[in-house]
Amino acid sequence: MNIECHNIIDNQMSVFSVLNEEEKELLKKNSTCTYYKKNDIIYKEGDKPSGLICLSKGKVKIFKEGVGGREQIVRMAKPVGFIGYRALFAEQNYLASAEAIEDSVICTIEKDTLFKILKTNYELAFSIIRSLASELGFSNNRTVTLTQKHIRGRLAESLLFLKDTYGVEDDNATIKVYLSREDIANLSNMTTSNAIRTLSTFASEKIIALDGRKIKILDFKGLERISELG
Amino acid sequence: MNIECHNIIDNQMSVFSVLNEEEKELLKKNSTCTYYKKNDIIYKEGDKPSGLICLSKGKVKIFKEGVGGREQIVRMAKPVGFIGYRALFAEQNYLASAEAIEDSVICTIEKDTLFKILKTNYELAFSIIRSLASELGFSNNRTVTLTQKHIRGRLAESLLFLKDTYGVEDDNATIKVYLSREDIANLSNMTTSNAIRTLSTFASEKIIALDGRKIKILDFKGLERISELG
DNA sequence: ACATTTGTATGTTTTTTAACATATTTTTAT
DNA sequence: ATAAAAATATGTTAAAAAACATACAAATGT
Repeated sequence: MNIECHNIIDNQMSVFSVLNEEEKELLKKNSTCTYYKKNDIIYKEGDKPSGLICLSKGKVKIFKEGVGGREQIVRMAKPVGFIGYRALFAEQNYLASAEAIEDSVICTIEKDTLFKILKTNYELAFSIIRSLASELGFSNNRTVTLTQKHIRGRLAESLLFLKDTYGVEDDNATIKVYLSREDIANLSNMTTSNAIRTLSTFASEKIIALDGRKIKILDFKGLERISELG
Repeated sequence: MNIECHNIIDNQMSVFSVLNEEEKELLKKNSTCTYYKKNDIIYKEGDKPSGLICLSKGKVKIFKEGVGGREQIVRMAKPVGFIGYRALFAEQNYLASAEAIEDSVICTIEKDTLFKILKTNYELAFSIIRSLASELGFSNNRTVTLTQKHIRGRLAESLLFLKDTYGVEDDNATIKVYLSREDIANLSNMTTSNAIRTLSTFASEKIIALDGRKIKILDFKGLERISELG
């Protein structure tokens, strides 16, 4: 039943590798596994965190509702990574919503158990500190680029970001995530029309190739140049 | 010599109140006090953090250089608060610069000493986790408002933010920080011209009153409405 | 005290991007 | 299989904000 969750906790690469067997067992006993279909909401802005959510399989977008309900994607999660841990550790309700963009499996570690173990494991606490600090750096960067770069620069950066986050297919060029034009727009702070238009322009300039939702990067250096120039 | 620093560590309200006398002494011994004049740079993007910087007196702006050197203020610090702790805990070089906007006093706690004490004090670690998590929430919020709100909304929000952060003078209306129009623009993601113009418009609408760098909020509710509408 | 620089103010033009309109294609539901 | 809905595509118009220009005031250095 909970195999997917147990794998995460046992994984040698995970932050839980610093725990002893007894602690790991305790975490496993106090965690639940949930399956989500594509487009399912995992949590909504305003909800109260009940535990540490870990993405075991799938892909998830984290987004905020802005002016007039306009959506801004603030993060894209991949396995194995935490979701919604910011609100949990800030002891706040969620300030963003999470939605599966592919069928996904998540493991939720019960809050009190986690905090109990956290008290005795400074290494675990350090890795959470490092994680939050890194994400804060990323967020501040995003603030600047989303406000200062022009449409082409913002879109180019988003494509590079998606490639960095999810990697590429076997052809070593096709970005390994299949977002709607609307999601690409919401990630890049532009309207859907402009995302579609600018993707088309990039394609006509042979910087990328489009095939439905597949985006193949043909000129990586060119894309980097567009992103840097703004 | 180091009295200003010692005060911070001894302060009952500070995060260090959870430490015992011995630990506090150790921190004091390994911290240095530095005085900065208005417009002095405390650190620059790319510098390596040498310790935990605590603002004891004064006011400091944290900003990033964006496209074409355009400045974006990402945070405003007040006493008693930490500066540059994100980079320190992410184990990265600074991704932003810090500049005193008033004469300021800072206390730098040496890195290794801090981490040593952090290992044995989960409460201290927790308060850093909470701090980073809160600031990340703030940063994500800023990303959305700076990208989605229109000029009037962005400026209104900035004025409310400055009031929240630094409070008001004895008249209960004048914001207790005196920024240049350029800094207000760099905080609000707009050109200096537009900051000046929009401040003038607000003044003509009797929402604020201007007297040099003094900004007096006349219609708080009105300002909130403008900020919310975007 | 004066020149020089820096900051503030405001009008005009141009660029960028959102908003709108309308096809066309693809997906989904029945 | 077919209708309905959703997603994609592209052209046009309108609005927002940057860029530019210029004037004036205040602060600073000599």
